[in-house]
Amino acid sequence: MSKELGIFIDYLRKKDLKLTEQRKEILNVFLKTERHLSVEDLYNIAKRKDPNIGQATVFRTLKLLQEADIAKEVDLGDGKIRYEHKYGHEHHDHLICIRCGRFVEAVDPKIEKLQDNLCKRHGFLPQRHKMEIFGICSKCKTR
Amino acid sequence: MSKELGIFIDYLRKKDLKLTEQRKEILNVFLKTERHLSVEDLYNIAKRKDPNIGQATVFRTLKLLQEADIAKEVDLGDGKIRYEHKYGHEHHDHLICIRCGRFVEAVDPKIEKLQDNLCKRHGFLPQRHKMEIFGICSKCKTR
DNA sequence: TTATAATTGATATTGAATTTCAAAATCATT
DNA sequence: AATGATTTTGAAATTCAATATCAATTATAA
Repeated sequence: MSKELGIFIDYLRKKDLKLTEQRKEILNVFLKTERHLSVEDLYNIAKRKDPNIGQATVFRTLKLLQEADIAKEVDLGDGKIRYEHKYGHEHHDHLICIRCGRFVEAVDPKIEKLQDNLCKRHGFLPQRHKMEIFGICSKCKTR
Repeated sequence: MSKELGIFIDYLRKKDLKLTEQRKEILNVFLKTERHLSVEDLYNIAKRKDPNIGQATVFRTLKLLQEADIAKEVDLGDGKIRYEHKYGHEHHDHLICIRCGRFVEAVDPKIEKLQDNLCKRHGFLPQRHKMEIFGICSKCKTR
């Protein structure tokens, strides 16, 4: 059993929710896929395993996974919300290629530190942040 | 005549587009309002001046103002696109209060520099970026 | 003034996110 | 294993902002 499944089960228990086959399958697909998937993406993969699975369930389960800190919503402003792995992954920012759409995850501790300073200067108590850099990735540059 | 109107007129000329009363009025409302307005917000204000103005025109004009570098789209992930002044405003990031919804604009040149470095390290050619910090603003903290 | 091309606004459409609801499944308790 | 209270499911409907359509109107250059 994956660590994530354990966390999910604990979360469901705590909230008096039930562990269903669909929820297990959706978590499986989510964990198996490294790409950042939208609800529809994940739905298309999951229904190959179980044709009766519904989009609504995928939608709802991804929300649950987010609440359980297993998944994280990523909104790149293209009109679709995607989900990335959160458990076992540190906070990171995104370098997003506007040519091929791929994106790299990156962190710079110095930037994080300066962001904290910036907040302090404004008397602002930060809770979470989002940094996205759009541009051309190394592969697309050389093409 | 505001500088922005001049820029808008030039832009329209260049694209063989026409300067209409509606476009002038929408630009006026946009410039007069410091708040970040959604299409609907701006529409509600503009129609007080001219009840015949349509949402579609506001929508289209804001796109034009964006193309003319007078306005800038801001997507805070709340499902509505807002517009902020771009002409005469430097690049800045946002500190967004999750209590009251207000947000402060802030820049830190050191962060900007480090972001460039980060891109270089990844062989990434940056074009634009977005940084948003969500948290509690100074006013809400003391309440 | 006229011809041409762009613009307008009401309305329709799109598409993702979210809700609804009756039927089905879970699970703690027998 | 059966029960029953409660949750879950999936198809379909709804919502809501963004965007497209189109006939009538308007701007502008000649």
